[in-house]
Amino acid sequence: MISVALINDYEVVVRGLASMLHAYSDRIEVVELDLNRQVGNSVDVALYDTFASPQGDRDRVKSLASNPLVAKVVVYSWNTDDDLVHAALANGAAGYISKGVSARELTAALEGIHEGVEEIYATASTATIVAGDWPGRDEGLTQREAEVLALITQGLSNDEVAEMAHLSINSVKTYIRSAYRRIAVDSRTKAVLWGIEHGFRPDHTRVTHPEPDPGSRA
Amino acid sequence: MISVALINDYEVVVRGLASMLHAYSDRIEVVELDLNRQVGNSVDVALYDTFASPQGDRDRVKSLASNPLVAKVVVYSWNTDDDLVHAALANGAAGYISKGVSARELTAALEGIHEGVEEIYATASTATIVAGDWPGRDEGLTQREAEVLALITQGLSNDEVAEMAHLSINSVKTYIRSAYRRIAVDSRTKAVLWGIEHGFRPDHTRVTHPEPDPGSRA
DNA sequence: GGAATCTTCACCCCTAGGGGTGGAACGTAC
DNA sequence: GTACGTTCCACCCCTAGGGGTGAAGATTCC
Repeated sequence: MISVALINDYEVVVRGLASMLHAYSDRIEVVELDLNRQVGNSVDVALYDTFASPQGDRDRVKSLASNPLVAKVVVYSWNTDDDLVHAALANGAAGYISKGVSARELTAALEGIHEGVEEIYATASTATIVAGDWPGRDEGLTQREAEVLALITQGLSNDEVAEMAHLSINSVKTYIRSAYRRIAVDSRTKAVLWGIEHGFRPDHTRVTHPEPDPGSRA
Repeated sequence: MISVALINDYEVVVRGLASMLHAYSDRIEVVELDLNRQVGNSVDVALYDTFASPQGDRDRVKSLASNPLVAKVVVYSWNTDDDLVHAALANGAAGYISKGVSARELTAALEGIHEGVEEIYATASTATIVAGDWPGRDEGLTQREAEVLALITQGLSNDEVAEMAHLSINSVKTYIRSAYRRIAVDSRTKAVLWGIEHGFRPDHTRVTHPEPDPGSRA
């Protein structure tokens, strides 16, 4: 039985992961981790889901890896580029798991990593199991559509989204187009307003680029 | 002593008006009016502030005029075009007052209208008294900048803002430019996010154009 | 096997939006 | 009288964003 803390800014993502792992609750105990205070119960693994976060977020991985309450950090992401994996490991992650794996494989991988066997599960499959959860899922958004929408709801331009998600600008535009069609909006502003009303607000606003005005939170 | 209900979707605007009229509290009693329920105390005058609302909003004026709790409806606006004034009166308003008037004149006008003397106070002055309040005032936004920002925070395009505020597209762009400079943002999305965090959320989302998806609120 | 779906990307076209410049009228403060 | 701020508008320029089309690979379902 290992304890796992789920790390992501979107509550629904965390909830989706938790429910995914619930089937293996005899092997995985999902626990809370207070990142703002360095007190409390330690966890065996901090599972960091990169949804709508900078891929290869070295600061986040580093921060988690150096948190005394966290024994091991595992990155959970769609992006399995070698450089991203290596960067995460270089920054202290003990493992890197593709979102393409099943819940059973995820559980096994977490156990393996916990036991000190560094493993990287990077399957090439893209739509193996529709598990987990993400904002807008109930409204029919695919994971990628949701992620791109979440990033524009953070205020990012298409170029910034492309960079952050490691996608081509053309892919970003494609996802924007399809996402807008699904939620029946025709402008970015309306999409952002929709997002805010539908769980696309991160719990913690991460500063991924310099704030021009230190006095305001945007 | 007449009772006046202040009508606007932005709490800070209502609060600003209330404080403006406070100086005349021996003549004006500001009261609450529950528009969703047709029960409660009636008011002598419903003072409808058009900030970030469609100018000449016939439906709103009509609705207020037909509310059995409201004796008289008065429109309070920067726009004093003849056609707007006539439209408001045709829709049941008993008066139309320019925002350019002083609090004293406003009070006198409300009393005159209440007593059955239909009056339209439309002064040409544009910056007589900096009274009242509006979202973003503390952050240095002028009234017009705030109004335009409020409208884009409702999801309107520049063309729609121009139409709603009875301004030229060029004026709208000018206000957008200056507003962005003041709040230190460089994109619409960031401006909208800023607006949401700074009181630019209307209490009641008014449907000013058809919703494409009846199942969602955007 | 074919259709549907998701992910990813390319390319074309056009305008909505944002940056700039300038100007006029009015009111207020020094 | 001058300077400044607010409101309002014009015009120039350019690209960010959004609409379209097409294609390929993988997986699942009928």
